[in-house]
Amino acid sequence: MANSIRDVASRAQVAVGTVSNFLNRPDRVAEATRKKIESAIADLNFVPNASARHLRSGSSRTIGLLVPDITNPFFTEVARGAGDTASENDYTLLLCNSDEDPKKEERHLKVLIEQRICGLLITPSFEGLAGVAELNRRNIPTTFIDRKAESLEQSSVSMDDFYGGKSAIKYLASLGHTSIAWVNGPLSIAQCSSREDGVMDSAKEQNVKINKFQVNQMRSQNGYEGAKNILESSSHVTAIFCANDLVALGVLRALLENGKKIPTDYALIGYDDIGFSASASIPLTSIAQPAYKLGALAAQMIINEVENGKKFKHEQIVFKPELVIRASTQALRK
Amino acid sequence: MANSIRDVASRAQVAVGTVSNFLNRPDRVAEATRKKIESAIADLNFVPNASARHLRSGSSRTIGLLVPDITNPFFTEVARGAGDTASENDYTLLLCNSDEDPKKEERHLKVLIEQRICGLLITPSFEGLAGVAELNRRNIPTTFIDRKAESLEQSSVSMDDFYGGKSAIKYLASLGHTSIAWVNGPLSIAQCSSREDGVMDSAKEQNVKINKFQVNQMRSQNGYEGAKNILESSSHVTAIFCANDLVALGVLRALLENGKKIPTDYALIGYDDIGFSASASIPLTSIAQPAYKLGALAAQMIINEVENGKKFKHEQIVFKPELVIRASTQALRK
DNA sequence: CTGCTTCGTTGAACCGATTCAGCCAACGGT
DNA sequence: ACCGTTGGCTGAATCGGTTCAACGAAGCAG
Repeated sequence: MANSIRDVASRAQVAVGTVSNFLNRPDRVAEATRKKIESAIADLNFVPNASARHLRSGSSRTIGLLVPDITNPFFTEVARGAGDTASENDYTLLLCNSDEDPKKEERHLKVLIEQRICGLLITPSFEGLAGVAELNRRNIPTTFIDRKAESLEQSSVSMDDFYGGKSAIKYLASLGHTSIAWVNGPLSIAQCSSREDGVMDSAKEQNVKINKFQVNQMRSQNGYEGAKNILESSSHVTAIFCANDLVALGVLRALLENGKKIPTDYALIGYDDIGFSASASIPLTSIAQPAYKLGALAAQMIINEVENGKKFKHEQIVFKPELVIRASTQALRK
Repeated sequence: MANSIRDVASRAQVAVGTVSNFLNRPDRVAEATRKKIESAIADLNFVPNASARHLRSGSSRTIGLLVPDITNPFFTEVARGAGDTASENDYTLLLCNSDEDPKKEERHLKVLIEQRICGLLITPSFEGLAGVAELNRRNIPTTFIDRKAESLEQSSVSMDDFYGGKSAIKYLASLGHTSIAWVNGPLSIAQCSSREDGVMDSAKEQNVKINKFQVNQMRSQNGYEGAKNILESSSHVTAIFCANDLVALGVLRALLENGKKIPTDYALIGYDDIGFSASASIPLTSIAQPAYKLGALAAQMIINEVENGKKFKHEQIVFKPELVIRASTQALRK
């Protein structure tokens, strides 16, 4: 049933080495031989065994992608981008979801090492992950996604979160808002803390007052629950900026349930510009991040690194996010 | 750098076979030997090579999961479920996204065969996929997810779509609605056609009038565009039932933009009960499908089949979906 | 003391590819 | 006619595990 290269060779009356050449360097095989092998492969229904190939050649043509929350549309877009470019270059993408759980993350990294992945794409959710250090020790190229690498020896494709935080506040200030709620996730997440820095920096410039709120996870439910704090808070804000769209959607729902009108009672801005934001009942103004592009570019970079070895130059690419204005924001009416 | 089992063996002063036993059947190794090997592994930072293991043993402990749209939260939940149970049983899940494109689907299947996956989970989006027949010919166990297997020789974990379609209409009828719009996807998708059968069956029973509308893809944008047809349609409906939540969310947005009130002007029901439905600005009544459970169970079944071989009995499990009532529906006011 | 298990261990053969030194025409230049 | 080069092909060695027949030692019954 399971045919090997040797079966093909004997049926085509050639040596195994020739079949291997046919598979990997067809130009080195003469036309006549090529045809013989082709028909033998078709007859036997032969498909090469990736394990055997990897074992001998050393390189696995498998790229690992480790994301913290496969449920978040931002990451599914990243995965689509990475998956598509991987496929185009004949690599296999191994997608792992850690559910923001360090234990799962470590376990997945172990599996990825067992698979001898040739490169890893990761959005690290925690500082100093033991597993990532392990990858480095093993010289497995690693590229950060949505998080800038500290070391120049490592590639990353990330977003300018400081700029993103800043531009949201700047925009709200330009609409006349002077008292703004900022709903952030854990500061231990690099993105969150950078965005907050941008928020505070811009607030100073624009002379705007910021009320900080915090959620433990960046999910819709957390935003929904967190909104109560904003409503009950004594200080009156006229605009709300959330650290991602999921949280913003949760906040939106809570506000509407409490009879508030968006954007008149509150202007609302999210972050990421996931698909659901555009088609939310009140389309959400958001700071757009090109998730698909992030994934695709990261995959391309790691493939280059894998294929060019030492010659490869590490890059830290940083995109600027873009404000997308929709119905959830408008100028403040005095 | 890359240590092999032989390095471990020589450092621990034992035979390679013993190390292999330690790795796979630790109970057969004496306590003292075990300790020696453990410390040798730690010293050398040894991680076994999955390719080599699979090559010799034949079985790969890798399960393929092929979904039509990774962007749809329903499938990310399925993937989470399947991934978690795979991990728990020390299997690796290889997640592939076909983007509803038959070419990508075939390509992924080829890669999965190269990887010598031990089993496949798939939500087939097209009839008579050549690749699936190929899998069968190679005796690779295949389990359908969200789609009932025709053959008793094959397992599947699916939902009773007829029942789901029926219960939505029954519920709307009980609220007093007698003229209902039914927004369906392509009938070539098995789920869509079964749901439609249920809808029409119930309509007859309840003496309700159904207006059929159709979208080409089951995405939010399609629902948004399709809603215009409903609004412009001459016949006046008081309720709208959509073939999935994404479409329903698109419809919802279009209705609100046109100044319609939900649920007073229109009652709205979706299908799948994805997370975003609960936290939509007007929480959506929906036909809930236990996506995580579907994925988890399917993974468990295929693992059983892989491990028990011939003894395994194929099952076609069918769950009944459940109506979840939220704010988007209410009794018709005369 | 002998024979029979059981337990723990050994190491060569093997899985199915790739690699590479080596071989044999065929061809072209002198 | 001779030699060097090139293109095409060969097949044994190899990658890093698992498998399994075989073996020695210990335990136990008679």
